[in-house]
Amino acid sequence: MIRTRFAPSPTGYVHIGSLRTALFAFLFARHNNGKLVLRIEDTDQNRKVEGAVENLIQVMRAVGINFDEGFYLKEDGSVGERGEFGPYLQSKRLDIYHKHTEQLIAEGKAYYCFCSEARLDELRKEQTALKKPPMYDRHCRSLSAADVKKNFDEFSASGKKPVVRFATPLEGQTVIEDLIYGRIVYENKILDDQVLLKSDGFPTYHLAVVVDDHFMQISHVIRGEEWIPSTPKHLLLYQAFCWQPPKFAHLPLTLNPDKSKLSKRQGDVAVEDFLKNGYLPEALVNFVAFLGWNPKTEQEIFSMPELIEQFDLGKINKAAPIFDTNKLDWLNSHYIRGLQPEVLLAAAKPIWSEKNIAVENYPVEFLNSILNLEKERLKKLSQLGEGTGYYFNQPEYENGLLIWKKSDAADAKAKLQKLQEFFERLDDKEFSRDILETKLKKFISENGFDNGSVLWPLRVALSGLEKSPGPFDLAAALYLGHRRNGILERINAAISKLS
RNA sequence: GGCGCUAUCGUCUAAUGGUUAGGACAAGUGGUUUUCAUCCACUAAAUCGGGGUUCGAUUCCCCGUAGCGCUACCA
Repeated sequence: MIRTRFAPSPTGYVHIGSLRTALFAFLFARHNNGKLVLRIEDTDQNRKVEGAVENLIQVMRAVGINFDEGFYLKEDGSVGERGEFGPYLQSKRLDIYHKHTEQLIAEGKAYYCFCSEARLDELRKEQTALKKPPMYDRHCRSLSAADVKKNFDEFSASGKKPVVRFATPLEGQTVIEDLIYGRIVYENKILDDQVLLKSDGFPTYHLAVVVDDHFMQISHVIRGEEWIPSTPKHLLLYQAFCWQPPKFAHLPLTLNPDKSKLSKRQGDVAVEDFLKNGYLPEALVNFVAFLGWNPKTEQEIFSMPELIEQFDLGKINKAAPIFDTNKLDWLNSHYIRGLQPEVLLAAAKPIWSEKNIAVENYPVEFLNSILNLEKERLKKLSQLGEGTGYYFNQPEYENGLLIWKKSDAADAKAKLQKLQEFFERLDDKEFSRDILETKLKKFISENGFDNGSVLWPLRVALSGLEKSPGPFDLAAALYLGHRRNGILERINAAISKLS
């Protein structure tokens, strides 16, 4: 049975890098008909953020990542917990960690360390000054039973608690067989005597991750590359407990455009911000999946089911990709074009309302036809808020804009007057895009006009903009919202602007 | 400083012990077009450096360089 997990710290927003780790774990689990567990690693009490778990699950769900076990979102929107290996919150598993450190201590595989922070700092300073690797000097590793007791008494007198350190083997090697990076060998002698249990009674990541992955029966650990150097410590812990370790797959990190580790400092990395700014979940997932993974074919567009179908850990490459949103924009506009009208409309309504457009006063066909025109031109949904106002309100005309470059004001005015007659004579049934185009073109050629000298002023009269959809599209759309009069009013206003 | 990982167009990447080193995004040019967008065509753009192995290396090996990660009672 394949069981993997996503195990974030509840530190607030969801980082793009976390999304990628979660996505790869999710794809791996689904591809193999395995289970994906969501465990929360809140062993650092200083970094906890209220509501982070709820936010995390919501964001994950929005992009289509669901968890089989651990935390999930209930019908009523609150956070629930399910699964037979809980609790899935590390701060609720303290007794398990304590029990296991005690076992290690009893077996001589871990020991109490009474060294003060000041002593440790001093030690590190000395070592750095001598250009030696900063490492605990194992001062407490060989304390006699009597010394341990004496220290304990002193500590309890002042209300302090010792930490517990792992007694790392002094020789030999530890070998990682990574599913992505291959074989990596570490000399045990360079490994520090890692703290397992902190003085506040909480475990460190190293202890908690090993104990939890074991008891939650995790078969594959998929996590970021930054964990490679601690993996030998984890492997040694599995050994100390006489447990079978899971398989490891370390993912290359995602980088900023300047090649530093992807961070909040350099622009958006919060998934919720991308969502809020009009990026579609499908685009985000497609894009993030391609950061380090590639199907080895020329297919670029992938739906979640296709990703699940084709995902393969072996196709992840080892070099760290740069998070560059150029291609994300392209993917996003691709997915926007494919959006179902109802979905697009539902997304557009709040954006328009925010711009004080009374959406409910207009027929749905009108709104849909606007969206149908605009969706071809969007990189992000949020752009709907900018530059669609003219569909609803009479535009203002900038000086000279109504005049085609190869023409003059008098000509523009004359053409608009002719157009006025044209629209007055037009049958109501003829206000559809294709008929309008045929009729207008016929009108132009019968009068011996230039296309531009008629169509440019018309388009500007309808939109008030230098750049917009074409006049046939615009007239057909405006008819749905403002009828013939609306179109005539705009042409009239344009004529008076030219007078 | 120590340990580790990585290295193909600007970016995401493909490929191979022998290829004109392929695709996509972005860029540029041209075409379509009333404008913008779309669309179409085209152009420019890469194997980090040095050794070795080999008939032949971008591919395998070593060294160097660079970047990144780790080096906490953070995760």
